[in-house]
Amino acid sequence: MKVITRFPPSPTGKLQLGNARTALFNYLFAKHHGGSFLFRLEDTDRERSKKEFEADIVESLSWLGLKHDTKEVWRQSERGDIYKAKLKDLVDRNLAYISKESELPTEAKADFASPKKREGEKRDEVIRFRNPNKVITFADLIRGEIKFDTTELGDFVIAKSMEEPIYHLAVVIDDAEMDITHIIRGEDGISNTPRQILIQEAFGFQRPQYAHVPLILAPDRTKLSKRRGAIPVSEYRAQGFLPEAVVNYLALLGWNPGTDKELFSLDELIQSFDLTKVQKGGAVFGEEKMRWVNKEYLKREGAPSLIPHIPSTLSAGKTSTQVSAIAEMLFERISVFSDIQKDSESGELDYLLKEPEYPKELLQWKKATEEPKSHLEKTLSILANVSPENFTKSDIKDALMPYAELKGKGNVLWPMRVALSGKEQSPDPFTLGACLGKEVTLVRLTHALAMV
RNA sequence: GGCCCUAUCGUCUAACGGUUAGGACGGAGCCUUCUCAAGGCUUAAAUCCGGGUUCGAUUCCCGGUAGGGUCACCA
Repeated sequence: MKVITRFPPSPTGKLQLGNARTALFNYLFAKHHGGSFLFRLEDTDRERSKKEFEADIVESLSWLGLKHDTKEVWRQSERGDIYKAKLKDLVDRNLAYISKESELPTEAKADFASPKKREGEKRDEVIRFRNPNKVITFADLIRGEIKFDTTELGDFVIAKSMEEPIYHLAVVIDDAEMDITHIIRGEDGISNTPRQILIQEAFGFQRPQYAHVPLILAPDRTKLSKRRGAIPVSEYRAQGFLPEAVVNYLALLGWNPGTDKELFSLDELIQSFDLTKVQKGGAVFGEEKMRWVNKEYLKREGAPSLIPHIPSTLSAGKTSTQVSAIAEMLFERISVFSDIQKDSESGELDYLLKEPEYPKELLQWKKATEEPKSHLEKTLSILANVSPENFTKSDIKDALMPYAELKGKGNVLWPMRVALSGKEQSPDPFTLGACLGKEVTLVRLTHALAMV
């Protein structure tokens, strides 16, 4: 039997990490089994569904590389006739009925601990499912057997009117018509499962396999939600995270193949993905580790990949050789592209923009055996002979190293580094020289010399 | 509160009932080094509690406890 999974977001918000991971698991499972991964928009709530959210979801999904196999967009809002016919069928067979709400004794049953009811306006008439009141048992691929007594559900509502089905009805009909074989969704869907199974049985649909994946948690171990730290995928994209890294991190959050391997391409994930190795408990989302994963992927991209992300304030007036040097310098210091912006705004990189100010004592290396003056002079004269076109890290190093080794590296290199950066801690002087260019380097050395 | 789910280092996790309970992130330390970063090495850190079953439980069962999810005419 061909495996068919689906990702059915409701376009009432941007694509969040949790949903992205659910989509990923559906994708990986389907592809692992050579099946299809379908996409469906659950936009029956016209009030809250927005085109912009729809666009965000579609774009985020494709950015992550999760291509679906749906030929045309499957939109619940366009399937009203189908739901209506199905609903009528249920009513005709007396499996559902039109309920006059005004005649109903007010249900005094909804007063649980936190009575935060959020209901819209009540209608006089709704369609209710005639609950056979039985115990539903289903096999969850991750959790094993789960049992529910559906009696407590009562005759639950399945449509606001013959034209307006609600979630449970639409989902069951669509999943059946799309021939979905495996429903992989968040753990918060567990409690929806029994009533959906009841509806399936009323229609005589085949029951799909269920797999409820654990939730992604905020650091306080509650469900990650818009209100509590849920960050849309598009935000990570904007921050410059690489899609491979996000996918890799998300895949390993709640799942792992049982090996020590940490870095997986999408293809490798497809290869090794196994639903039965998905964790049962929720997983706290840790941005630190995702940053680490991203850094690993950044390394593969190489230093030049940073160039487009260097803000113009830093690159203004610099030659391409200098910009490359800056990219290389930043390369080993950042985990995510947006770190460049951060460092730049924090003043960390100010030495690239303007002549630094520093106390002259800083020019004196702590372990120095000699005064910096003569070394600055010699450094200046050596560098004056290096051609400005070849003022790269290695050229500078080649020119200066023999002298530095002769006099003690710290004696020579420390004063130069401070002259160029004005800081106690900075990249090495060769890198600094390459970033600043010959002219600026010589000017700063001259100024330092004037101080001592 | 009812129902449901879950429980290994701070975090993500590994361990067909037998391991010195392993790895990764983060932390600490050391090395490298003119400083920082990067890199290399080392290290601290966990089986929620109580009963069973068993020669032997992280692992199986039961009970607590704790956490989470869900209880809409939203999806």
